[in-house]
Amino acid sequence: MAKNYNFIEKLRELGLRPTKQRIKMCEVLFNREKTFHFTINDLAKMLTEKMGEKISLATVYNTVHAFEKKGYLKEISINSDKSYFDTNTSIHHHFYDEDTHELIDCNENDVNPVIVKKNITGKKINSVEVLIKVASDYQNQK
Amino acid sequence: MAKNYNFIEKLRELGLRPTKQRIKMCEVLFNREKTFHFTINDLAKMLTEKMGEKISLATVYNTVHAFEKKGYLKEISINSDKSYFDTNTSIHHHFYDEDTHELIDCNENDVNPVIVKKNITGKKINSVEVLIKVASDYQNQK
DNA sequence: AAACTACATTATAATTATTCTAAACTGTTG
DNA sequence: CAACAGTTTAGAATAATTATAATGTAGTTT
Repeated sequence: MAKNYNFIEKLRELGLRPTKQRIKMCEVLFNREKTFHFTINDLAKMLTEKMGEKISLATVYNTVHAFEKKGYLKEISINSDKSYFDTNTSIHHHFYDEDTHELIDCNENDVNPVIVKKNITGKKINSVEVLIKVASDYQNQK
Repeated sequence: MAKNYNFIEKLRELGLRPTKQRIKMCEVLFNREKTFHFTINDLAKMLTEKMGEKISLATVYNTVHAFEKKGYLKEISINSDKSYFDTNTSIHHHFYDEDTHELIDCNENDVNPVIVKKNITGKKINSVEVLIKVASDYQNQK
């Protein structure tokens, strides 16, 4: 979504009613320079703060999934008890800090392009994602 | 773990008492030619069948995590409501079939080696995993 | 082999993330 | 502004996983 305040228009274009919850979510998610990684809980907390009133968790789930379906958010494959989402929907890879449970984008040039030479017959490749798990040097045991 | 029936010895070497539940788990998991992908539930079901008596879910969780800590199982990074494990603990990548929710190993040569050129400072790379999500050609929308 | 001890297993309760439900609410259209 | 369809909401329901506390068992000591 664009770097402006016309989220009402944007939402309409997506066929989503511009409710105040959704507009606030757009502001929090898409009014940024850098890409943003979050869990539903992170986001719900931020929203409740920024709005000064509580937003229902169910709404956050609904809206995040709506944005995902429309292609404005991407879910990231990590094996965690929670789901992580990313405002950067382009193809890119991630570092996952096992100490802090933080996600960090790989820069384009940090990882050479991944070449898949052979695919499963009859299937189409939807995505190719690299996850690089890192941790402090002096904490070797998981 | 090796392709033999000496799981009692193996377990002792790991510092794990060879209980009948653990021995059965070894037989189910490690008496295979091909690598094996599973969720806790899959495994619990198989075990209950093979043993003719019920095995507690808690035991399956405990033991799977014990094996993982010892390096005989690997958890695979997929964002799913369940955790997937793999008896192949070497570095290798996966296809994930979004239709069937099945995991399939990549062969060594199916994917070119992933080169990480720049890492986060102060951190050590623990793993680099590629996940290739595939689906039927005629079912494009997730 | 009886007794002891530390670790394992178990059923069940607790916890956590996520989805469902049904009622109340609110954009939108006419 | 009335009516409708889509939204939000609190709370219930579900599902995966972890914690608990009692009972059981492997391994060691006697």
